[in-house]
Amino acid sequence: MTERISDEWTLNAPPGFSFDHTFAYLARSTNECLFLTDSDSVTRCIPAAGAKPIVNIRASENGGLRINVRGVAPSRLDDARKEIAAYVGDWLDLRTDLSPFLELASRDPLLQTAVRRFAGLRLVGVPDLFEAVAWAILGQQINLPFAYTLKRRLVEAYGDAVSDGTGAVYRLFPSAETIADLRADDLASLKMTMRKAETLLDAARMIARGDWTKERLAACRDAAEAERELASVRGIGPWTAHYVSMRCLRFRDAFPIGDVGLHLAIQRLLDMERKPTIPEIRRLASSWYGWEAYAVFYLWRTLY
DNA sequence: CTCCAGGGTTGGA
DNA sequence: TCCAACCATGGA
Repeated sequence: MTERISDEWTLNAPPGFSFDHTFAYLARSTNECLFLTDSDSVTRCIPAAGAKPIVNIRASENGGLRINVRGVAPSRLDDARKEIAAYVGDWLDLRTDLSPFLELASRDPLLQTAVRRFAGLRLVGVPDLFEAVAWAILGQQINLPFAYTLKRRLVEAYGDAVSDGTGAVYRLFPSAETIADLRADDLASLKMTMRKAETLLDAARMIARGDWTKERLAACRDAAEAERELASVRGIGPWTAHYVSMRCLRFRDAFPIGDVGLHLAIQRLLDMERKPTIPEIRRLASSWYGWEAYAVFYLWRTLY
């Protein structure tokens, strides 16, 4: 039995980073199954250094993040720290310089309220490609609570469980390889539509075969190019592709313009009788150029 | 029963 | 390229 210890260190956060607002986004659903939020911290399993450590993240006094890791062999602590820091940096988008966005948002009638109200919020990502693709597919055309329920069923049925030794269990999103070996009926029995099941299966197979990798997709010129690649699977359209570009590939110009949540947010902020049309949204978004993903994320936040 | 939800595909202008 | 019709299903 290898000795396991608890390790703790501070991860720097960018200027203006708000743990509270970013944390509030993480805590938005009580049905989240991949991480646990308590009053002031978030905990999840983050595979690193060949192990499956449990990582707790809370605010540190200096504005950074206090990272506590359990379940790594002492000899591999350095590797684990590096990998976990990279994961958290990607997850909470700690490396993007937001000043251009904040500058344009401060002059934008739709965004200025949101960036003031949620100052320091980062675009929380979904670092794992398959998880991001699957979450986007699950979320198509259904309400968010039900999407969380479907995700939970999928994770509980096919994802690995990791115990922290005190009774708490943390789960990992199932791998593309695991899902790729299923039949559409297996997924449909979780109460998603057969079409959703087939799309999820096809996407899992693309990733399991190595036809899609995060590296290669992220190397696309922009979200439009990634969209052409992702939309080659039946059931993945513009919304899903841009959602993946936004949450995982980190294209700042990702723009799920057909999103009903975005439409509702705009309708409310402008106090409109009806939802805005696509051309109207294009006009409103003309000044967001290059920062559409952040604009959408902040507008989504105004809904809750 | 009706309507909506963090859409997608198809077929036709 | 753009649009309408159709699809499909849990939950309010």
